[in-house]
Amino acid sequence: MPLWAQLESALRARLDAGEFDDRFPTDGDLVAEYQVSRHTVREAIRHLNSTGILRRERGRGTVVNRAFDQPLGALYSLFESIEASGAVQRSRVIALREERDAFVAGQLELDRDAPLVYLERVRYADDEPLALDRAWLPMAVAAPLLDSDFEHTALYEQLDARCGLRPNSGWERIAPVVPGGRERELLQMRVGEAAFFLERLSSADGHPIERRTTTIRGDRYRFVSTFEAGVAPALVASAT
Amino acid sequence: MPLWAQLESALRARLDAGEFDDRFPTDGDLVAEYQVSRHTVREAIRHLNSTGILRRERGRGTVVNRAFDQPLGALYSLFESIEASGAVQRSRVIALREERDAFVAGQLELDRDAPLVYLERVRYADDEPLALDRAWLPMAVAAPLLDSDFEHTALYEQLDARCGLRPNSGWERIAPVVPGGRERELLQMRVGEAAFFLERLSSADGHPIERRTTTIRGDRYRFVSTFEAGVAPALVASAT
DNA sequence: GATGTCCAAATGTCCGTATATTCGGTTCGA
DNA sequence: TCGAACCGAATATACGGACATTTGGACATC
Repeated sequence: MPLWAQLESALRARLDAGEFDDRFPTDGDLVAEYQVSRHTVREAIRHLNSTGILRRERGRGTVVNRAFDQPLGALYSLFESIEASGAVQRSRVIALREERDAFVAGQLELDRDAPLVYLERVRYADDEPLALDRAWLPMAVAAPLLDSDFEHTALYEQLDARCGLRPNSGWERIAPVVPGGRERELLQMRVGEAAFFLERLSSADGHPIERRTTTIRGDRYRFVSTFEAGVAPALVASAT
Repeated sequence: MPLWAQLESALRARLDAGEFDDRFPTDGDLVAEYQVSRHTVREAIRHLNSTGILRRERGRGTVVNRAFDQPLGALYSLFESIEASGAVQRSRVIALREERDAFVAGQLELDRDAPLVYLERVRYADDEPLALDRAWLPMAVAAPLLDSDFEHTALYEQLDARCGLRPNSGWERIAPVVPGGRERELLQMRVGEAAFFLERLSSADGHPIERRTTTIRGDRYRFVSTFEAGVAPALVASAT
């Protein structure tokens, strides 16, 4: 294991323990403490930096990014874009309970009858329904969430605060659907109207911790991607 | 401007000119050529690397990622993923003619009554309809395409060969729809089934040259995005 | 012909040092 | 009291050199 990688995991451990909440050591401090060159320190911090845990500011120092360990991907960008548009976001909790589901358990790499925390919400932007959100998490790690108030706080916020988990990788899949029955009603959509169906499996440190499906009204939101030679295209949600 | 940034843009320019198609210089070569330290070279390459243009392999060297130079975006990745899956692709030309359309002309930054080349195709994968593809291009630059055989060649191929144009930037927008009437029939979809509606405007050197809409069957294809902290999420099409 | 060994090339890792730039606070003068 | 100038701290940029590790090919051996 390279020196910088050892240093990275050492710092990560201390970060997780909350050691540097007020102030992160400077390059020089770490050189002195770990007896390595500044170059090595910077290589370790560069990695911590790229994962979004740290933010370096020239002339000020290195600060810990507690709040902005951002849930990633198109779903996150959707809610972010609504936030940016100035619309007021609100959630209504439809269900928050224990559940068992063989398929979901499989995706979360659990036994098929393992207990799960199930959270179902309708999300509103400016009092208009925007999305129906269903999330399943392993009861083994997410049990504390059963007491949470998800009308006023975000899932990932609670997941971090109560369970100490921060998703940092995963995948999403987007399909077109025509919602029916209860789903269509909750979203106040017209019969035969199309919507996005977004599936997501997010993991923390390689272990899946959340299976989520989100049905998003298609009349108000789009996924946009700009592309340019030499730059990887990025998928971003936008309001129409 | 930092030295490494200058080096980065210099290398980028040479890459765009296609200079390193066969082999990218080694660290040592660049040190010798630009008279900077290896540290600076690596800083520049690190950035080129993070945008996905280059890939370094220990013991082998630095190689160019030409894939990113192709017509980009989700639409391209769709047909590429079908290709990769081994399915046989085929196109049936429904229409290839001159047309006028005020809205499209506006998007292409032309006069509202400017003549356009209009191409409409149904695309098949293994003899099953996959997508309905409509493209508009300015007659002023794309007139030679009216003689092309689009059953057996790709649009961008002809555009390059006959008009000398290669799209290198643009945007795409994805929405869910329920195709009706003729569209549904051509795609052999059931009534009330959902599909993707993909709009695209692509440009060459900043000038829009192609407006395209593609209706993609939703039952067979999905858009997938994997995400990881510190890495830009990439949108990729995949067959179900 | 298959296998093993060695070597050169290329990138990865690591150290030490020096200067530049930026930020925040302090000091000083009008 | 306010603004400008200054200063220390911290990161950014840049150079130099050295050794480690991996890859792929050349070569020899069985």
